[in-house]
Amino acid sequence: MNFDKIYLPYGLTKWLIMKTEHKKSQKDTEERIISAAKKVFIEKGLDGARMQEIADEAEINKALLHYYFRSKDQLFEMVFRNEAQKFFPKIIPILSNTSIGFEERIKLLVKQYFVLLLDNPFLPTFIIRETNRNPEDLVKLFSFIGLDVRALKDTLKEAAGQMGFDEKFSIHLLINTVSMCVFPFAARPILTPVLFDNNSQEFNKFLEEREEFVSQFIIDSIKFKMSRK
Amino acid sequence: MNFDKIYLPYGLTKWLIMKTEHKKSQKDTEERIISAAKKVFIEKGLDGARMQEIADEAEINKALLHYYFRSKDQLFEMVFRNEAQKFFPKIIPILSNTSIGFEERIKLLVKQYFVLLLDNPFLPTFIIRETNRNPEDLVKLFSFIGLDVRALKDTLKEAAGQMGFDEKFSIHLLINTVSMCVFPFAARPILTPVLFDNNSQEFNKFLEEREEFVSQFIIDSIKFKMSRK
DNA sequence: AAATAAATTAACCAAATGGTTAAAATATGT
DNA sequence: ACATATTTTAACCATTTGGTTAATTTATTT
Repeated sequence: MNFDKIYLPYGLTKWLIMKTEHKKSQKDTEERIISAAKKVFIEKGLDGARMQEIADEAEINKALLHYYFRSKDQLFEMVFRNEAQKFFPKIIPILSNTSIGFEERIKLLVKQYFVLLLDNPFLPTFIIRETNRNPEDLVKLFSFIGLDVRALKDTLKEAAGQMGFDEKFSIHLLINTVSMCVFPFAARPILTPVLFDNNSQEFNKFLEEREEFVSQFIIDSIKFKMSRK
Repeated sequence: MNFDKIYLPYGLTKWLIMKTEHKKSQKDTEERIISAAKKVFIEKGLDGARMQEIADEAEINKALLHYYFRSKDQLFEMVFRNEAQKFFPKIIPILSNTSIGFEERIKLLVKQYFVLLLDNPFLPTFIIRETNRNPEDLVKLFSFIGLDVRALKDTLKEAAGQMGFDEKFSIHLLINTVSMCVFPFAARPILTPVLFDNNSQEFNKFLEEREEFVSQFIIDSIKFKMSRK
């Protein structure tokens, strides 16, 4: 297993390495690091992740991590901001879109979440874990990702007002919607064995068909509430 | 601040210490450790917790932790099992209680969850974080805490059958219920700044009055579904 | 009161871990 | 082709951390 080194002319060595080892051009090194860091941080969290594991995953030397991103915290910060940006969907344009009915807007909101989550099933756990680890810094994050808290509340209030809902109801309604979309992904390790015989594929199928169900459930509830008035 | 030591007779020393420092009788040392471990593990998770911090919190020497519980993993295991036991409520007796209507059973289920969660607001984050860290070992846990998966599914199916719901609907319904109860607690660090002006008290008030709202929301949805048939 | 057992601590230890450094390899500009 | 700048690596380093040990203190038994 331990061959003696054979020294080849410079050009040949380079050519051989490039062709046979698919040597990565150094530019995408940064991308490799980010993608490796993303994978490891999402799976293990900041506390559970190891710089060595990220380096291995990116197939580079550990020192390179510090060459591109000064520290573990900085590397994490970049990953976290990227993921957080994904996680806060464009609620405002949907809720304020008066050209479609309220019912349609809820369907769109739910669809938007399911498209995101089916593609990023571990995002909820990651966001919950890390926002709870460091709840203080979140305000900074919101301004970074351009989440306008004031505008969101105004939009929510107005959209609800059109339906004759008070503000409190509208907040509950939004939280209900997000809860039913997001929570099952975070609870996957519990739900799979308890309700799906530990069959991951069954659970995934369940999640895929869930979008329609959640929309309907919300709309039904609203309709009944309206009919009572 | 740094007084010279004054040597007193044994009995007096002991008496002084007992009376003035509220010296703990050694028996409750174990309880102190467990309660300290619980606090630190729930806040920081297994990966983020430090044995030294637990020792400090319990006001004892770190070696004592290993004297009572062999390792960090074993100490964690005991805390985790205790908390997990709390988290899986008695769903079966409620759902199978045919002496009350379906509506009442849902109200009871929601109430049970809110009583638990208002008293243990960080339980959801803890359970989500740790079950996702180690999803494999969960089957062992269920048998440990006496959660009978088969019985739960049967009960669920039967209760739903009485209402004319198919099994798939009943599973969605259960997950919806749990989602709306549990998720807001896990999402507290996000919801508080986004929807409650970073005012924790406002958010807590919101959670306290939410129980009623969630029950009503579910029941409304079911009623509308039934009326459609 | 002496002997024995149990609880508690201070001082250590080895492994893991984030981070650094100096040299080597590679690429780039002239 | 040569010099310069950039990228990559192997070998280290300091600190943290879970865990151990041997001695001390406290409680119990005789």
